[in-house]
Amino acid sequence: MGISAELLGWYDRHARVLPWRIPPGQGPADPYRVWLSEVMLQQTTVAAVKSYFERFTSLWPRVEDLAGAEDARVMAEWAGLGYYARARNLMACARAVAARGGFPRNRAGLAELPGIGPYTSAAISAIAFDHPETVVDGNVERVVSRLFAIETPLPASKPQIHALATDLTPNERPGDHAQAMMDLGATICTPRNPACGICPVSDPCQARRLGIAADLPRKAPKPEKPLRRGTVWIGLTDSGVLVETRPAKGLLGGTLAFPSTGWDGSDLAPPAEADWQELGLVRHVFTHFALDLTVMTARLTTVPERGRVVPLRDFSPLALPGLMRKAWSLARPETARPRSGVAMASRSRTPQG
DNA sequence: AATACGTGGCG
DNA sequence: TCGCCAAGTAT
Repeated sequence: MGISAELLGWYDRHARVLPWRIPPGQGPADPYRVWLSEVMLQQTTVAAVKSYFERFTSLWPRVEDLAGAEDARVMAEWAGLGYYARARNLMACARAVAARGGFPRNRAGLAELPGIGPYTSAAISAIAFDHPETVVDGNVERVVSRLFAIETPLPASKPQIHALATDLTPNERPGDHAQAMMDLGATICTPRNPACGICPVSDPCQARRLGIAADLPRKAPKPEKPLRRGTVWIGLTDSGVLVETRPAKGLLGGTLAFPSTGWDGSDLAPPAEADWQELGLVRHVFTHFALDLTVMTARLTTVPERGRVVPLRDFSPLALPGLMRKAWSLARPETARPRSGVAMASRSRTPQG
């Protein structure tokens, strides 16, 4: 079918310039950089990833360098990107790859590594090794849903989408084809207001013909997000601040944080006896719940029962996940500046209870 | 097969 | 203001 030729021609002319990408026809790409970028891009926008990718590859140019890095250092550099299991799997994967002397050069071998699932294994295989694997991400699901006017809502339509995407995958330049599909979804076949007028494959697109492109893909309704509440304690000494490393599993697992309660209403005592004062409220929206976090602060006069005091000189709020940065900005707004190049959103508000 | 898992930008 | 969405994976 003509889709592949049209798509690749468009990609040759319009491929986005990205830090991890080799321009079309100039491959092959470095599997380390492909892997790192693909993991960072899981459920994360290109704009958010760029500066993190530059930073990681500057600090750790090869997978062996990353494999030799300390956990806390990697977690600090990942802070703010979200989905912190990715960072933990990143380290485990880097060490496994370094130990075996390089990345597996096929999809099945890649898929055995931590943090590499169906999408990422196919993407690395296609982009770094030019294997004709079918790469299906959210962009491709949308593009295919529209090309074939699939009315079945996601996620039920996933098997059908994957089968059709497989039919579209060419044996020539499969890596460029995969990137072209994703670029098309990101720049033209967008979720809202798709630019069908300049789309290279509008001619064979069934949704376009039917006038329902913007309505696809249909999606199953999402469950409501409950509102949860919690408390965080920011304990200060003359020159230090009380922090702890969160347990490796669960929400914000393995990140640096201020001691807090759970988010399920579970009562937990403050980490130290002190004259705790309420600073305000931080609202944060996670994937599956919203959180109203009460921020407490105190001058520490007793030895804390939890956590450790780190010198303020060695403390950067940039090493904290976003939620904890918001809390910190209430305690020490003058030191809570955004990471350059990464919009750290607005200043924290204090929503009314 | 559902559910857990972050964050920021956009309309 | 608010819901949607972003190059998904693990369990």
